Amino acid sequence: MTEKTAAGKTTRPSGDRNLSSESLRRRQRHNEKKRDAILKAALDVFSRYGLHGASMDQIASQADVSKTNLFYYFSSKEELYLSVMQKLLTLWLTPLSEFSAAQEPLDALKDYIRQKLRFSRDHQAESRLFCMEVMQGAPLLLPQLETSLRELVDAKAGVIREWINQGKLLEVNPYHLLISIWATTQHYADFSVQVQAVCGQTLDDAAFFDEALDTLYKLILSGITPD
Amino acid sequence: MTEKTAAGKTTRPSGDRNLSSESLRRRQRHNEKKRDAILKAALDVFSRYGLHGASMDQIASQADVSKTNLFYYFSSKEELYLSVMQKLLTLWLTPLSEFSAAQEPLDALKDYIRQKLRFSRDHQAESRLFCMEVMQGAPLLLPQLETSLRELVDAKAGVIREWINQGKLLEVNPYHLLISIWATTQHYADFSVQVQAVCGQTLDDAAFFDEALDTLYKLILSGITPD
DNA sequence: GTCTATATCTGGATAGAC
DNA sequence: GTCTATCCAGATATAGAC
Repeated sequence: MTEKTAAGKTTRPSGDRNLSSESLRRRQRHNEKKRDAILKAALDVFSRYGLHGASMDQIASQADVSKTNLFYYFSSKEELYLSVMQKLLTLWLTPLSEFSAAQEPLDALKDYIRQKLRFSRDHQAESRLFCMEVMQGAPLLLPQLETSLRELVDAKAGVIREWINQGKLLEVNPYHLLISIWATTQHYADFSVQVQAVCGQTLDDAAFFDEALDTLYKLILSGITPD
Repeated sequence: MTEKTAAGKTTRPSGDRNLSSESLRRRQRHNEKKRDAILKAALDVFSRYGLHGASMDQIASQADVSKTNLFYYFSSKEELYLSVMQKLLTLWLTPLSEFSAAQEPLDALKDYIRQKLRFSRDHQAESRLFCMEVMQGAPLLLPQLETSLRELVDAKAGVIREWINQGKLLEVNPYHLLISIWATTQHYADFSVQVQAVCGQTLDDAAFFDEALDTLYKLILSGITPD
């Protein structure tokens, strides 16, 4: 028996009556810790095998809980997948929100590129899962891509357009510029196996990370920096 | 009853004795046509749902054959997937093979970028399938990525390095340059749903294709063109 | 909350008639 | 070559004891 809170988060009654608030809190902490462990394992497994390829068995064993117990915390595979994706989108949108017209354009773009490349290094699983979701037509995220993301991008494209009008950047299509930044930075996470096969290294090597970042600065910024 | 030829391609006897070569040929043509229809459907379904997510049922119905019949042509799901991937890799490697030290560096790079972007427009399913395979650790393709692809890339990186030494290109890491070209061009295929959500257009719009191409020329080439 | 046992369904694959 | 019927493994999900 489960209920949905206003926020849509699933909670369970767990016999709250007749318990000291002390042991109640302990119980909730334990509950939260397990949920997090499961979400972490789910992210990892989903990102490697996709929604269909992943099995609840696999996720359970990686989270170190029994399969039955897993179903106690998340009543279906879809609910689990949805929870994972929800956290993911928030994380994915954050860096873009931060860049603003107040900054110097070259600084803002450099910051953004560096942040996205760090994200690729530190959140490979998230990046791959996002890629899979989008490649499959974004059945879950499409509504949010068409609203939240689109609005955000329109706003940031406006900022870039303004910089161009002020002569602080050379003429360039803001949308394709942003797409190029996403593409190049995310590629190091999504295609890390190929990068590793070809270069023998990944972003985890600090030197390789710096090479990649320098190259991106050079390619992306030279074309739009006024003399 | 099936046998493997030297090339590893599965063939079937199909009662060759007592048939005129005329009707034998007709039979082979029919056979080939069906195989192709299946491969086409398989590419499409695999590219959208991945190896595990795709079902033989789905592929069969999309290829307009019964499931049993599908198993007559490809004796297992893996064999079918393998056949699809084999065709894919060849196709994927072709454009890179073509660029050579004989060309002018900027022409060579422009050609390559244009070809890759066209590939993204004309072969979305192939691009996505390749992406999925690599994201899942390239279980099938890894050996070839580590040999064929790596050798090819080393050779082309050598060409670029030479151009730099001759002063025809500014200093740049050839590997990261190639990776950036792959990333940006492939992104328009793999993330076309997101691109569509944000920009309302895809590479199928000729104007949008040209915008994308111009932006890529500007970004990638400005950083490495000598004054 | 956690476990054992089990219901139920999907999907890959095969047997055998035609 | 194509079909009907069927087998079987693996996966989601539930029941009920503790």
